[in-house]
Amino acid sequence: MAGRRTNAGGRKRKMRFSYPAEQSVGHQVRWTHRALQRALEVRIRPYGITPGMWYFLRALWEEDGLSQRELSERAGTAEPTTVTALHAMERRGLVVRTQNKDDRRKSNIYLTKPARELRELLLPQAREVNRAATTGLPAAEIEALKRTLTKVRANLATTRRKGAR
Amino acid sequence: MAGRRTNAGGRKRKMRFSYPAEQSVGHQVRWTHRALQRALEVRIRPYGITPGMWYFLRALWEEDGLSQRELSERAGTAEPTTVTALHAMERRGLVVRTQNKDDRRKSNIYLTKPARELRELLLPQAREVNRAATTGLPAAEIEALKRTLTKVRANLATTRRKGAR
DNA sequence: GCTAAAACCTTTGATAGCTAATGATCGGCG
DNA sequence: CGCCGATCATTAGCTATCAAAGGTTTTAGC
Repeated sequence: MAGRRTNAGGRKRKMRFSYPAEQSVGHQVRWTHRALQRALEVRIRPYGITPGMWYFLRALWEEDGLSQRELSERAGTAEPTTVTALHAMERRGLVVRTQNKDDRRKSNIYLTKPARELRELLLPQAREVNRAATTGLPAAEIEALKRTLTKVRANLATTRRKGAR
Repeated sequence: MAGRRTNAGGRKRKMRFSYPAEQSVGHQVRWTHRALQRALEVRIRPYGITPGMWYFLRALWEEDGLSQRELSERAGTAEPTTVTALHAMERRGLVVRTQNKDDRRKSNIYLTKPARELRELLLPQAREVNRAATTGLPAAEIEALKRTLTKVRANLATTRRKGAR
């Protein structure tokens, strides 16, 4: 596959001789993220769940009735993203949104019964993705991976607070 | 921060007692990816480059005159993504698209002079992101991280080929 | 040499995500 | 009370991404 001459008639200019940073941590993380995302997607799609809904479902399975702000924090998304995801979930009958009686700025999001029942079907899918991803890796290596990734995030969080730009 | 009662008037149902998988490899990789993506974005934005253009610039700095198919492979994006990204880059005067004389199905993408000159400004930004991300990590730990991520990707690629469904 | 398959690019239509600006409500303080 | 700043949600407008389907050109097989 792909091996043929693909550029006859177009002059190429080879500027350097190797990929200097296809080996960078950034690239590694990016590609791994895509692979994981895709693996999750194919497993939840048969249940009519999109990746965009997944993290909100996770949060609500954990604690039902959260506000949109709280959901944004737990899912790690910006608030407009949360708004549109929740609308989609409402249309699909996964959640109901109720206005908070004590503070009418807030809404509380509750799972419907079918959405609660999806938990037992979907959490195993997530576990399966992680199992597949870590097959053949000793537990120590997985722990080391998580520890290192945590350090990387901490590094980026502090440079961000200091003088990025 | 964030510690106040935020749900007065909305009944919450605590369904389980802990985050069973906020510790999963999937979550770790997802959040790290976001942090890296964001760090890169703030550094290239001042030059008028969006993250969507970045990987194509990288590929073309490496080898100019690639076809769109080749660019898709190197950037790791689907072809429609490549089409729209290149149109945006053309509008910004970063690339010109020429029809291949020997094979009229193909187009070859060439960087403009300003885009070539951006290389010396932007590559240091990418290096800086990686440097920031790995500050304080011994080289052996970084190598281990990359090795493990590579294994994870390999795992996912094979389960994909087999019976994902 | 003709036709069918493959290769390449594009369009269409959908999801996901962000920043910035707007709207609505609440709370504190004078 | 009454206003003003903070808080919560939404809208507007943009970038990024993909799968599926379509159009054109080339290649391969007979």
